[in-house]
Amino acid sequence: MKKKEKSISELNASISRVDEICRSNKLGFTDIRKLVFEIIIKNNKPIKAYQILDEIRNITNKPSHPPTVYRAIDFLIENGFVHKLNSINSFVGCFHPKTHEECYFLICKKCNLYQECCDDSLKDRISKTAIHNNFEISNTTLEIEGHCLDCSQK
Amino acid sequence: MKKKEKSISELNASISRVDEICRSNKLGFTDIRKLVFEIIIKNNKPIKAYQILDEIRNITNKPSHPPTVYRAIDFLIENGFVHKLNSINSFVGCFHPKTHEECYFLICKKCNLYQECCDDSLKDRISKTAIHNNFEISNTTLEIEGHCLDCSQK
DNA sequence: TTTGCAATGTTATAACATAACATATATTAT
DNA sequence: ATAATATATGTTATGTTATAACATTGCAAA
Repeated sequence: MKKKEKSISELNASISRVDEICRSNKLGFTDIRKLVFEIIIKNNKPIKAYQILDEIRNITNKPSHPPTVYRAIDFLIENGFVHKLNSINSFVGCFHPKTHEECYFLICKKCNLYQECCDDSLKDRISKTAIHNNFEISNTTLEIEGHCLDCSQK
Repeated sequence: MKKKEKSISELNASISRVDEICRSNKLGFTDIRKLVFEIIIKNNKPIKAYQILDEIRNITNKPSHPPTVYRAIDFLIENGFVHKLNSINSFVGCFHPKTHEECYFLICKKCNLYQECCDDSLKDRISKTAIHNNFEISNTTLEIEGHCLDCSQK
């Protein structure tokens, strides 16, 4: 699990990467979108929309409203920079955007840390299941909740 | 996909099965819980909590409130008679309660029908992924959205 | 028969998310 | 440069999903 906070350089690298992808794809990585992305990836744990909103208000000292956050989140999700964890209504940053479509997660219920677990073998198995059922996948939600090593030892 | 509505006898069988399980496990399968279960399994498609509430009001002609529905749903989920689809905030009946812990789903975005797809091979693959990450699973959400055969041919 | 417990009723509100429309900012075509 | 267009944001209001908290009921064990 991601026990340590991301280092400043890791965070900056992640932001630069997204910045780059946006530039080359002519996507507007605006101030708000960047701010929301930063808040999400700096948080280290899944973060909720209204927590993001609070942070924005704290940081900017200006009135800010839910649609601002949700619009930014929509943009970030559409472009694969952020994922939503449906089982806990929370959002997490993606540290390898555009390298795969689907993202699978392990979420520790105790410490709230999460980990991406996007094995090809898992992806293949899911594909096979879909094919076997004549089903055409558009998106997959795989969220495994439980306890990480540290928390299950306690 | 479950194209056809369940027959009356299938539904009755499902209700009897749950009734039986409750009896042998000393669980109170009360009128409300039974009603909510029936509404869910008769619906054929994933159903939302407030839709269930509306149905209850129609059927009973009495005032009824959200906690009534959510409590019944909680009971049904706890005992594996119903599953929640986190990706669409909806509930579906389980047609083989107690035969497995986890349940995976294919959900058609067009016709809204769903199918359970609880392959052992998929389960194994998920287990292996967890083990590989030193992770102890308590529950898994696997919801595959897309289009079923019929809908992708249109 | 009262005490305890599980279930339900009821009110209120918390938590999550979007519709709709106004305004501003950037881009493009003229 | 300027109008026209598209994109993004601000703002108000409201829709949707879910739970807290406490009162009441009904049944079962002591």
